[in-house]
Amino acid sequence: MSLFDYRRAVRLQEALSRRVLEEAASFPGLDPSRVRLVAGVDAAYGGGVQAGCAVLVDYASSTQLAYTCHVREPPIPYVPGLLAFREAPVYIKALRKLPENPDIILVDGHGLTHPRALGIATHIGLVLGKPTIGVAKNPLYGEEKTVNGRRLITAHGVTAGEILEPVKGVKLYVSIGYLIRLEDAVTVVKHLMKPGLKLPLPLHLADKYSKNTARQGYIASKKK
DNA sequence: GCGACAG
DNA sequence: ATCTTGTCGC
Repeated sequence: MSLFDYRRAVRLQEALSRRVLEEAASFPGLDPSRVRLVAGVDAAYGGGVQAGCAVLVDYASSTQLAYTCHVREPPIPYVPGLLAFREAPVYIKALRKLPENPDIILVDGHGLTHPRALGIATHIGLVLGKPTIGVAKNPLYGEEKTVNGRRLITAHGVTAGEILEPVKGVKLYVSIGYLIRLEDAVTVVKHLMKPGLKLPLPLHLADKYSKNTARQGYIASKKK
């Protein structure tokens, strides 16, 4: 990606974040009994290709209903802060192949806990106009503060994230993506976390499927 | 100038 | 994220 495109992408994020941060104060509360389908998206790489997968899970029973993958060449290299421009397109392609539309989407990465409040979870939420939650394995941006035993992350004047511990010694950074409140995002993620799994079920499965799919591409490109 | 930097 | 075998252990 050229320097010019980099600056253009950053300016786009800055422009969109103004709107998102205004809306954030009035993101709607969630009625857990109305949540039926949750999707998780993740990507893996191999043999020069990018494999993005989406997994559809029934929220109440935590059971897998379907999964889809889309394989393509990575559009741009990885640039910290601009992950969405590398991975959002393949996620959206995979999500459109699902047999049903999810009520909420879990994204592997950050949402508002991003330098310009426009992490990949927020980006995807804006594009699809749906509630999204960021779930990352590493911190990116924001100030951590412990309140009543909860490790909260403040970013851009918003309590935007919380650190969970799915497994002893492992941290998970949950953040507001779009159209959802932090309390609800945390409730949803906790509900989908299972004993022994480092990631909530939809992301655990998406990670597995994307790695398997990417490995096929790697093997294919290798045996020549 | 130096270090940091989701996946 | 990926490059990478076997090996230790429940």
